[in-house]
Amino acid sequence: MPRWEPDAQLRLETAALELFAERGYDGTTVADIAERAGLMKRSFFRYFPDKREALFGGGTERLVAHLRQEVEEAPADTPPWRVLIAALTSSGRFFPADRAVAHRRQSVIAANPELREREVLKMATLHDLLTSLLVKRGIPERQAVYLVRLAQTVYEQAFARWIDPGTDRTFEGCMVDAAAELDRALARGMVGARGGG
Amino acid sequence: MPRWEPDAQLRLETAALELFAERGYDGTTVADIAERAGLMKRSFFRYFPDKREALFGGGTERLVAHLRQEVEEAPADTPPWRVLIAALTSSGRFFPADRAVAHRRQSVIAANPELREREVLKMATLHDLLTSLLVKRGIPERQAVYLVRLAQTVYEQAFARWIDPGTDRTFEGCMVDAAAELDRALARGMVGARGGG
DNA sequence: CTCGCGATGACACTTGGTGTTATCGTGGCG
DNA sequence: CGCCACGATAACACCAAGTGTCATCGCGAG
Repeated sequence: MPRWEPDAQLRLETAALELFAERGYDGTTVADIAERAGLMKRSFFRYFPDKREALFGGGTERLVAHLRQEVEEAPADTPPWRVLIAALTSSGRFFPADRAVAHRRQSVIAANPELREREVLKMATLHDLLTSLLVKRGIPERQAVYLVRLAQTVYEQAFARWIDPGTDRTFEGCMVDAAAELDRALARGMVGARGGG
Repeated sequence: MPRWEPDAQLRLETAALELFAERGYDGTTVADIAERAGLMKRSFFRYFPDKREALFGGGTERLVAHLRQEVEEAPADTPPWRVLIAALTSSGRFFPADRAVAHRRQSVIAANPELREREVLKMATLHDLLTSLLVKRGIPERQAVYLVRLAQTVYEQAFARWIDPGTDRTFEGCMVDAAAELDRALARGMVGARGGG
């Protein structure tokens, strides 16, 4: 339908990732990204609200929708921790098929505070969403906050290991590992008033 | 020594908080803040690296220094969880003497995504700091990550309750409460493979 | 063939943020 | 008392992010 080249958004995303990796985030202007994608600077902002968002794409919206659906459709008698881990594990389907791409993306994010800022904001937004969904399921908010934070940390740990070029595990496997490690740490009594080690 | 009015940084901070509360963050320009503080726009950036930072001031640096010192100077045989909770509890001394000021500040932050973005980035930075400090104490990183995340959540919960105008507890008391609630939730087996509730 | 519509180009503008230079005032020194 | 060095500020120019607006292009519908 577009009388110009199609897939403008995808072209902008790949151009942004390439340029950020080549010249760094600060060394890349929006005009540069648009030019490599064959567009004008003004058109960039028709696809993304700001420069950072070119690296995160529309993936966040789909992830949010997926998590909401998973948590809402889980049987009412399923314990909240299981619901969270299951929802986060199945969200691995939204990751890029190529692990290397995800790894490059994380490298770029790690190299720039502005991008990291955006990433942690998205994690915080996810936290708020999951907490409110648990509250809707009848979990007291003060418990929900701790559950979500721990589940999110398991998720982050699993993602970090899945990204690692040295390993070759599936994301599901990484989730299982990370959750098991948390189990062992808690069973050892690392946390709590007794504060054991 | 300054031939102009002294305390320029403090004047900028109060002007920023006032204006953000009055007109909102987006409705306030750096020139507005500088003008209310009796300075030029250019001088604002001699005290703060960007517009957001006017709301966070230099408090972060002192908090970081305090946490580092507390964790490093804790006896080697103190369990890590106790070290974290003690360090975070004692950091309440850096909060504004007036709870109302802290409450107003949080309201402004909550009202604007850009400010929330900065706040969560600062929390993430603190997370990295505490994790590396625990690792230096010999805690395996994979355990340290979970410990720090939980301690930080306790800290956030305590802060939220201390801010609440309806209550009149000390921050130390709020920390004790929040930590006790986490204890109870974990004791109930809310987290883990059995996923009890 | 023409008209409407969605997407783009082109342009002007505001604001955040930076580099640079001139200026002011304070304190030190002869 | 007058001169000088120094730190902090004003003033100005400038770049890049982001927004509003309008003209334009090309496709599909009628």
